Amino acid sequence: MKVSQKGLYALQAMMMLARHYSQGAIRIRDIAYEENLPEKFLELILLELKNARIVESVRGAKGGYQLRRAPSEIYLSEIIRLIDGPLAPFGDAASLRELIDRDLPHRALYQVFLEVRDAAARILESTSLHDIANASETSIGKGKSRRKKKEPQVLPMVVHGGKGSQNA
Amino acid sequence: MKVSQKGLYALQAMMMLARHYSQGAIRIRDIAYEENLPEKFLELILLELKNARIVESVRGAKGGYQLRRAPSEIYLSEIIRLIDGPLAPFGDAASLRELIDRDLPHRALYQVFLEVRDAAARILESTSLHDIANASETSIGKGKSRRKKKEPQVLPMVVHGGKGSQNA
DNA sequence: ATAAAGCCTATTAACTTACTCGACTTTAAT
DNA sequence: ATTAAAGTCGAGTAAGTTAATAGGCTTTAT
Repeated sequence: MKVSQKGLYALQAMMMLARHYSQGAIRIRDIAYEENLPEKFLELILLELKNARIVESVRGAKGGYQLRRAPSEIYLSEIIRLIDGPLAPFGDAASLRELIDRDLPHRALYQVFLEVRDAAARILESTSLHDIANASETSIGKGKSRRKKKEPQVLPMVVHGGKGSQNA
Repeated sequence: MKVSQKGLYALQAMMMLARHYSQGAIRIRDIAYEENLPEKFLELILLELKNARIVESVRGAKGGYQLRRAPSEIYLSEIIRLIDGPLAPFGDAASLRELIDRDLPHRALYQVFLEVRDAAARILESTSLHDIANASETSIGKGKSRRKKKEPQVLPMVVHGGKGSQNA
């Protein structure tokens, strides 16, 4: 799996939108400026993210982009898969499983590839924008806990961003 | 991290040489034939592997290629790093650590990248050609045990590579 | 000598990457 | 209704990478 420059831009833009979540639509220009990204290129990236229904746009004057879901509900895996393709180091999970079944001489190699992809998927499918959007946060990936999936939003009220309290 | 077609060819060729280990030098043509690889392209790949001292060549008539170390001493990480570069999904481990230190707004993202690279490294640095060379072997990555590092080559004789024996 | 090998440099077509350009459409504000 | 501020979208492009191929050179067993 490879994250391209474009993929990095996408992740940065999404982190920015996560930081400004519930501040309404943010202009491309402002995202580009704050994250130091090439504006026209970013435009294409946001379009892709919009078509994938991860962000939404507001057109016309006072328009811009915003996340369609809470930052805690958007996983890095989604963004990376969209922009850079499958997480496997070669092919994708499905084709690897095929090869494991059909290409007997090399099945052990493909199994290793699948293990690597599973390891990456475990990390990227359990890390959300919320987890990484504010650097000051609870250390991340250092000490102890970490790794949860959803935290079924116990609050009955809106609060719109039931962040995600990990701290067993 | 991405394994290219070239990288896959390299791994296949190395698996083939592992299967024929201690049968002396094998001609490029025979490797290409047995593994169904483009011969001239394979030649380039083997040259790189030779310059990296993973294989050695015997020139002239009756020449060919052979592994320079036992298959159990050659890890997939070496081959992949040589042909396809660092295991990290973006940049390499060193530059990621730099970014984690210096790019505060994005450090959590780079930390995730580093986690992914560490996970890949754990797998690829502990899987040797011996582990995958013979498909019929002890299942690999399925059931239970797996993951060992060296198997200290019980023979008291040379063993040629006194690297560093860990085996608590 | 000669044939069988690997060595090595160059070339290439196709593709990918990281962009930019500019015309078009939608919408808020006047 | 006009205008200016936005996103939309199709094209284009320079540079780089990938997956090869070609062919002459060198080494070595016989």
